[in-house]
Amino acid sequence: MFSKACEYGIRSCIYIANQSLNSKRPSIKEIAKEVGSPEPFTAKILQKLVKNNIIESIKGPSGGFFINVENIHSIILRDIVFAIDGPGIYKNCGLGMKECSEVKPCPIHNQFKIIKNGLKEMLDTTNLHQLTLGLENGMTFLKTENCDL
Amino acid sequence: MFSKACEYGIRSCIYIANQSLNSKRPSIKEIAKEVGSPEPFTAKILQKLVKNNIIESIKGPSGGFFINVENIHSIILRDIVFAIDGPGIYKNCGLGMKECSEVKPCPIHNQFKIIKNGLKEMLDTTNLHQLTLGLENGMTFLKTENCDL
DNA sequence: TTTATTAGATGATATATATCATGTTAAATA
DNA sequence: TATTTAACATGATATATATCATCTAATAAA
Repeated sequence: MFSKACEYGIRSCIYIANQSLNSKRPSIKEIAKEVGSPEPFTAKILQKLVKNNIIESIKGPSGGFFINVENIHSIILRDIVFAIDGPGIYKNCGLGMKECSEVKPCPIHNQFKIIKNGLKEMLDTTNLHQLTLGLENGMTFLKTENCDL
Repeated sequence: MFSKACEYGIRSCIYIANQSLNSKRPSIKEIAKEVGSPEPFTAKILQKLVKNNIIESIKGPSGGFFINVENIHSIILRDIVFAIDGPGIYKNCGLGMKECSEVKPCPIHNQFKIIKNGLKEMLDTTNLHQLTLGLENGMTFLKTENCDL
């Protein structure tokens, strides 16, 4: 569903939000480690998020990435998905037709519309703060593989 | 969501089912034209569907592809999706974690589960015959682009 | 001012998917 | 039997995404 970049991007934002709530500014290296993503690719993704005003960055010895607390409450999943993958996920035809519409629908148009509406609902109503809660109390995780074994 | 191969595959099956109901056996060339897909790639996809017993084929001058009428009523979208893309769509984590589960859930696990259940519902309950109905009465389409302009 | 650290930028490489090309095999027909 | 048509098989190429590599710019601290 989401591109790999988008998956890493969402997980990174959740981690950064959680660290920001504890007044910390994690580095690319740290974020990549916690998320389980390749560092150079994570850097690229984070830069895109900065460009799109989802997260903020500071260069230098005490630099890193952070999100203001107000933003943690207002940034929703849709913001992140649109920044990385664009708006296609809300518009694209389930069977890959270039111009599927209500006027010229594909055979699964109406059923797929229900799926898309459910997805839209989730992306439009889930903010970063909600996503940090589970992380904070150890009920949710950003990576499960343990390469340290 | 679905791979390009899977999108073409579903559309091809709907077209073949529709033609089979009219006792016709369309060729690769015809199917690719009606679906708007590249012929060699469509051939490859169709062969995979034959291997997985979704459709049947006949070689030779009056050959082509077809689906028995009983099968048109019993083949569901899930069969086609599993044949081409595998079962991942039902299992994979929304945020790309390799081993997301109820025990170690990702931050969107429960919300995404609702989306996945909706998708599963659609794929498990939609058979090919239903999908031919709209096509037959001109209410649904398999391609919308017209390259003949 | 220099050094160290960090993000930023950009091009290169790897990998997976999509698409193309060519030859082989099977089947019907004359 | 030869010819034609169609599916089948397999390798090659193109494209998009994922990942890597290297250098530059910004910033804090000594």
